[in-house]
Amino acid sequence: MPTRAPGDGKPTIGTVAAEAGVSRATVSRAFSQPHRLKAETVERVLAVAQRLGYSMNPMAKALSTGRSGNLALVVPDIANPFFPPMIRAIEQRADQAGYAVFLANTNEDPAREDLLLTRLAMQVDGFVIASSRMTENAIKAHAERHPVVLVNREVADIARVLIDTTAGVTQAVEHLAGLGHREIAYLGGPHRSWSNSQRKRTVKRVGERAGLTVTMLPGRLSSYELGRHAVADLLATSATAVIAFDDLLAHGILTGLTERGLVVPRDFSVIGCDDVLAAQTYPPLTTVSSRSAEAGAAAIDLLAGRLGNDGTSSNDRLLLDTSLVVRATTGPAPRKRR
Amino acid sequence: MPTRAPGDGKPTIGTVAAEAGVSRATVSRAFSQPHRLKAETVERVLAVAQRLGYSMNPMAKALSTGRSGNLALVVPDIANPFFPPMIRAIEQRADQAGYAVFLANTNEDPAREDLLLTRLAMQVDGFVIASSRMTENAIKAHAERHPVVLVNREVADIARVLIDTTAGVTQAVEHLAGLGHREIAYLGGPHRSWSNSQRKRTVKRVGERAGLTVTMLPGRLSSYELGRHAVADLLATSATAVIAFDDLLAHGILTGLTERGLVVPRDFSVIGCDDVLAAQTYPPLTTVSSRSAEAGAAAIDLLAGRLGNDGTSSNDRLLLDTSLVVRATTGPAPRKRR
DNA sequence: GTGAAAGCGCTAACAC
DNA sequence: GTGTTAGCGCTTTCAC
Repeated sequence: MPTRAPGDGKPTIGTVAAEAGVSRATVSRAFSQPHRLKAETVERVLAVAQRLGYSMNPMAKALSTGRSGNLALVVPDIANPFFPPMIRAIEQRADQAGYAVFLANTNEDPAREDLLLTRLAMQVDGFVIASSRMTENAIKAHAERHPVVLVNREVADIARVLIDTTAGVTQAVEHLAGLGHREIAYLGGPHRSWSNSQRKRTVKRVGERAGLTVTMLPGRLSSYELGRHAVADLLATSATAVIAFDDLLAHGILTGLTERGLVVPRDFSVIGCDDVLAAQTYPPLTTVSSRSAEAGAAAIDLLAGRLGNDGTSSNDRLLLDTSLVVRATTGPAPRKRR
Repeated sequence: MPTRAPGDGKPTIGTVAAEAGVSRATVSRAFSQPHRLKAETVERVLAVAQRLGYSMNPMAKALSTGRSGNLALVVPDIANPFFPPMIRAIEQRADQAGYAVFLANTNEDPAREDLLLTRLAMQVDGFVIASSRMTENAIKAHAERHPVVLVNREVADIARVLIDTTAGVTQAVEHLAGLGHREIAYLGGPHRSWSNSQRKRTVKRVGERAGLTVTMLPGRLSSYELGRHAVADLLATSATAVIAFDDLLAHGILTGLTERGLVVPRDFSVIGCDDVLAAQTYPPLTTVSSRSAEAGAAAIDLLAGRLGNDGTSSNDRLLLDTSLVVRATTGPAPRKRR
């Protein structure tokens, strides 16, 4: 006698077969390929199954077919408000497509990300990796062995959906230039973040093109407190406006500025990114729109599509556009700061 | 030839057995019960496994043992900032205990919650259900068939961890009374929320004991916008202070008040609940502390404990205490409002 | 201490 | 159309 948990009275495919007077294969087919059976048979089997309260064991099916019907979603920090809307969209879309989703939070740690990926690999049909912090090689290694769709990470030959903030950030810089600011700063986000590189690059390029002096302030992560403390460095420059990697940092900057008696936007202009705080800051934050929920849904569509086509390695690349949302934290450059 | 996905070169227990010159049973034991094998054998098998890059197929193991090594976490709204810290703690603790976790988001819909629960049932060893919106009977029905730990929901005979806001809310009401407020309001949260019932009850009881007039404002959900719009109703009362179901609502109220030209806390006092916004509002919000991460970790401990003890139905009930965190949105009652 | 064998619940050739 | 059969990868009696 092998295994089996104690007190396990769940009906199996065999129970249904016996009760319906057919073979187990027929029961199986009644569910997976009803068109290959006499309509009457399907009906009878389904009725019996229903009556017995039968439901299929996904693990047995997975073992047999090699497909689990599960996906894994990997994010660096679920507590960052950028991710929850994306996670919700992903979970919902996956659910519609018949997949259940494992959630893996890496705490911004590439090693942990790698570990979780390999640990989940055998249990899922594919991965959505959002804002991966791993090296390109590590990502490639995984993508070779399993279907992967990246979000906000650019790696050649791997399917990805990218929230392209180039347009939004360009507008942000030009908005500032238009307001008369001559020197601006960019407060960076997570080091390994593709989004951060893109934004940084754009600020620099567009800023210089507009004849602005632009200072790059390094930032290791995204957090309110980090933004608040970065104000010291910020005021050490002679910038009169700042663009932050994201809204969390921008929000912190707002607070830090206020704490030092500066009034936004009279004395200083601030722009965020991702629009996750809506108008919930004070004053309401000027920011670059994001489309994280859409990005999540799109990622699932890509992944599900690939899994449907039997995993033929696709090189899909989907760009989601952004734009500047002007609220109340940007204004004309002050004559003289402070 | 049965199933199997194409191009599947993964080593199995059989591959390792052959290579190591032992039986498959021995390989299995080398992993699960090494003490029953000669140390040398274990060593050899493990070495071979390592060399071949073997890793166990969790699905096959699950099918055989009846335990999947997976848990499901069910939350009503992942985008509500109350949950992410809890989710992170749960995922991390589960990971430590050797479990992977499915995430299910119910969108505050009891029917969807029920559906997701049954759909995931066969794939997991147990559930953590946070802030369930289902009826007590529905919860009981699930708990009868699978190990369940509830968070912030009180159902007799089902293991649960409760963030007990009684103390914190009591302090909140007394704080307001001490500041001279004679009439206060409570803005409610989700209908089926246990937390909401508890807070509402406490405000009422303590308020009346302190001789205050307390008005109950109904609220269907938790959201910034809802709080903002609730200000109309709020000002229709003659209250000079409000306690909101949670910080999100309180934050919205702050904005709504400001929009009408009222100054907090000079003209009106506001208290939130859960402390999820830290000092990120303006002015910094007085609120009741929460301990959602702790609650999550505790839930996993309870669940893992039960699963270890072979699922003996426990009736654990863990209470987490709270207290008032006074910041800057509460002040002396105004002589006359406005 | 280790192997042989049966079985977990399901699917997919292959027959008829 | 439907049944037979042989596994998917692993665990666990039961012998030796």
